[in-house]
Amino acid sequence: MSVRLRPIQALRLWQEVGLSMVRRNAVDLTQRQMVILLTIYLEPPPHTVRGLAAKLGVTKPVITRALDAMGELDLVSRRRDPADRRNVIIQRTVRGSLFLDEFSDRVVEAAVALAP
Amino acid sequence: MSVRLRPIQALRLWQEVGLSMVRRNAVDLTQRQMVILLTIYLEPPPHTVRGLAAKLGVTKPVITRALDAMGELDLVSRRRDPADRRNVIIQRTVRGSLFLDEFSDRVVEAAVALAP
DNA sequence: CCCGATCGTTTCACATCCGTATCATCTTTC
DNA sequence: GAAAGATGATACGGATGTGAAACGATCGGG
Repeated sequence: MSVRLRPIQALRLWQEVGLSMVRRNAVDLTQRQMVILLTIYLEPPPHTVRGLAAKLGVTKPVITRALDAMGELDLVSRRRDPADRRNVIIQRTVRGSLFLDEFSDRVVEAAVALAP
Repeated sequence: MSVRLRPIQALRLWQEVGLSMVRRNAVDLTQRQMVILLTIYLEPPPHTVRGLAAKLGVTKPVITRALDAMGELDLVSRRRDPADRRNVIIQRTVRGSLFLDEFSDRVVEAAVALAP
């Protein structure tokens, strides 16, 4: 079953969710950071810097800095790949999972409220 | 009829749309700018700087600068209120409408692709 | 071995955004 | 009319993101 969503509803959904994120000043991620975080949590591991850079079509420093920022917030963690120590494996954290759970709940709520 | 969307689908939707916006380097707005733009286009006019600032829970300079940036891109326009010349009325533009039309289409596409 | 290739990080100069405080302009009140 | 209030814009200092280029660490083929 596909998700039926009309253009005007899509805009309202984005506005509502964006509004709730702007108002809660808690964790404000860049759009790029958000996409990186979602990719890490939605797609099968392992995740590497170059892999994410290729997927998003950005340079590697963008990924490194985004991981720095989100690591500081404990939303992701990094460790060296023991097999090939050049690689860095990006891993999920409890806090990151919780953050995305809450975020998705907010989206679902906003979606339900679109046409009560 | 409400829009049925499960948490995991919400996350995938956000990832897909965000990904397409990161890849297309065309117009990249801040989350706040996007919310401001959506509010201008979705809610009934007139829109003022202080009204938007209050709605978003941010300071007025944030709105002024966002309008500067989006005005430069011709996504919104400003004019003085002739009735009370202290006010600035924020207006829609053709380009802004087109931009949001395309954006909403992308969201709808991504939503349909969630569960084919 | 060792030298080139790969990977993630760092450096640099630049741009943008933020909040606070202040400003110029306009309106309202007395 | 003059003073007080309201409105949007601007100046400033600090924080953060960006792209390009260079760097150090590690791997692997000859």
